Amino acid sequence: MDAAQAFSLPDNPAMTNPDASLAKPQGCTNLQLRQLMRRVAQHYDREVGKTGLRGTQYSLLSYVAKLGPIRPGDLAAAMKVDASTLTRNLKPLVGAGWVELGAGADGRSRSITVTEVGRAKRAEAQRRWKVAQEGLNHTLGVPRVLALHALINESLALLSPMEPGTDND
Amino acid sequence: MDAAQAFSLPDNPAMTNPDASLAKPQGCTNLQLRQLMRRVAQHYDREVGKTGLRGTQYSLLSYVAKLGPIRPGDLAAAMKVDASTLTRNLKPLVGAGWVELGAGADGRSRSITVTEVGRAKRAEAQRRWKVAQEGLNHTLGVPRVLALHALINESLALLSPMEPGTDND
DNA sequence: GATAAACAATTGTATATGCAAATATTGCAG
DNA sequence: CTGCAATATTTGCATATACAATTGTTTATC
Repeated sequence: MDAAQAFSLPDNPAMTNPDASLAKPQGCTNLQLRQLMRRVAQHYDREVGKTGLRGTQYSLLSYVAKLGPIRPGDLAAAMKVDASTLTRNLKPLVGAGWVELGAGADGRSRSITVTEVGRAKRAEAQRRWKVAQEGLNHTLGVPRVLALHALINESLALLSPMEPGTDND
Repeated sequence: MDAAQAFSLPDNPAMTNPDASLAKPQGCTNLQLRQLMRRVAQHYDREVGKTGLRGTQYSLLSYVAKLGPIRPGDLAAAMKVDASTLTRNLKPLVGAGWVELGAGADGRSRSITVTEVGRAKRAEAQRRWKVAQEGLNHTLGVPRVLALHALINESLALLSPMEPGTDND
């Protein structure tokens, strides 16, 4: 079976059309992904933002709560962000007293931990997050969200290494 | 790899698996979307970046080339970005001489147009973009990219209005 | 044990992003 | 015609993001 068929959502021309296997993707995946990301981010921010946390900050705080104490490099890898991005994204959380940066076993590293206040804040934000997620599930429909998650995770797995070593110059 | 297996996706859960229809999305759509967006952006930037354009700038330049002359507000709407974001994203392109901001018919508006140099640059970047897109198609597989595009566009359509008026307080 | 290589985090620089507020213009009501 | 509402863009502010270069630390080599 054509793999595309596996994603048959209610009304998706690309799926039911027998020529689908010959079709080539139209448009720019980068652009489309960005557009959706912005819309979705706004949706989450409207709800989670009521707690004083951005959607991205909620994600970060959750990761620290779940994985901490953890080293910056490992956390960055887990979240799939650049280490330098992590350094900066932590600042607002540290400033708010939700997260602490301590000394790591290895002198050149650090240890990131969530504070008690941070845990409480995270719990509060989690309730808002649930509302946002349910809202999205409702707006898009659960099957569509499930399909989206599956596709994203498969794509991430395939892009994981994404070795920059393929120099076409 | 078996395609059907690769897409661990319940396309129509109710049909095949009675329990699947009860499944709820795991994880945060916002986070997952962001992670994929970052990886994909890097992929495009590695190729398109060789021309001195970021992936986002290529998208913007293409929109101006296709839709211009156009008013900032209309372009922002077409690209689904905030008007203030557009204002700022235009600056580097204007600075590079690829885009020009002129006076609009209405005194309070403007007119955005691509320059000749801008068109040439866009053509150059388009060749790089194609390489990046083909690379992604290859890495993820065309069916997966098609499915992703379809899902994104459906989701965008459903989120379009995304009225902030739904205040749950 | 000194030095260079390897490793880990951060800083410099530049763009991307959106909300709220400010600014500039136009159109309308009186 | 004056002033206010509506419209369109830009600015102020804060975060998000990554690459390249820097700083600080550890380990390996001689």
